[in-house]
Amino acid sequence: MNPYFSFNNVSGFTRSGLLLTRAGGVRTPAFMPDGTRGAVKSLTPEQVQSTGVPVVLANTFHLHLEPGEDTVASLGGIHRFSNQSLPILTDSGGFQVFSLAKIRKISEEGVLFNNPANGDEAFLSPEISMQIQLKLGSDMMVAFDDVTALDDAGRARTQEAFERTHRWLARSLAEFARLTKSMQPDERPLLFGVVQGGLSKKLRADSLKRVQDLPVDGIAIGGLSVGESRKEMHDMLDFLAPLYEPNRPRFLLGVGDPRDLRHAIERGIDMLDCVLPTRNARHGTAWIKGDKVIHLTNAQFAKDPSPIDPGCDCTTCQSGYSRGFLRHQFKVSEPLAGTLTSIHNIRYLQRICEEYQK
RNA sequence: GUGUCCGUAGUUCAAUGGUAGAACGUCACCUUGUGGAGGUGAUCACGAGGGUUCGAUUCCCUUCGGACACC
Repeated sequence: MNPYFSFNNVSGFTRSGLLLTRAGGVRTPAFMPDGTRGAVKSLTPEQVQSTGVPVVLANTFHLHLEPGEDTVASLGGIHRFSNQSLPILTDSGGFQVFSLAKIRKISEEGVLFNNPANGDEAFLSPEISMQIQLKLGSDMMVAFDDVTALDDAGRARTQEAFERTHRWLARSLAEFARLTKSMQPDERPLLFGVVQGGLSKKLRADSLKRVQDLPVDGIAIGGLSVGESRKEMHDMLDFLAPLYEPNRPRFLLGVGDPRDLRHAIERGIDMLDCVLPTRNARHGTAWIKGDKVIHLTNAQFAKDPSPIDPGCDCTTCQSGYSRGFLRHQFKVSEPLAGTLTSIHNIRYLQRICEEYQK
């Protein structure tokens, strides 16, 4: 039994559950939009909530660099700071160090890198990441991992990153325990450990076992959707599906294409986050019925009076915004276009999740 | 009315006696633990007519259009 997570088996590996966090319950499967800097780009908290998503992400890396966790804490913590009452999950910063920053040096202690905004030297480690996330006021935290790309250079480092991720997980867990030891069970945040191992089934199975052997609250699958093919990612999800122990939620990091979302949920994944619905929205691409994509900037929509997706119940489609209007707003670079399309895309993924909730 | 200069892509500009490039725009595509970022590909032009020449966007003439100066 897990006091924080209960679930029903739906069919095959698919399951539908309820995760209890100190900020409220989370129905799963759950898609969680990324609110990197404390806000889902271009959306108010109310607009985010209108999509029905149960959790919003925030980012350790970004909030640490600007405005800093002390500032967030002094403004009442992440919920009050961002005016968001939904449960908030913070990423560890591990992925951003790898994807955004110029890494100066990866050592056993941590990662030395340059702040991409101003070049300042900065340093993150498992302990520091835990401290930042707790200080931000996160409801669900992620252990600081060592991520590699799945291009040729990255694959050469898979084994090393795998080893280090587990050593860092032990340190994350120890620091987390130290920081939360005086908290009651219902007032402490939850901690997810990260599985790595690239595209090696042997390493993945080993990594999963090591993470599951530790008293983490949830299992995060990292290091996918980082440059490998769709088939490679799906094969790995297929491989992992029968290997999870049942009682903890499984969080697939960084996946948000509708096809991948379905594939993952049908392989036992409970939670996912991704920038795709919002980033794509800001660039004019929207999902419509059948997991198809339309480019709202296309000339063919200039005089199209229909909503993005006639069958959609999102506030954008229901309010009567036409494809023609949205195309115009995109062409003249009005942020409103990205806002309205983000609401639609997030709702699209949420509806997929709801299909599986029993 | 006279003189000078100028007409090249949708726009602003290049280059050249051997059929023309850029930027921006336009059109299409890519984006998976967010850089409101970035990238890829494509489309589009020598104002019109005549002459010289093997060959003219380039030189000459006419014409149309524009700018400036003079009157």
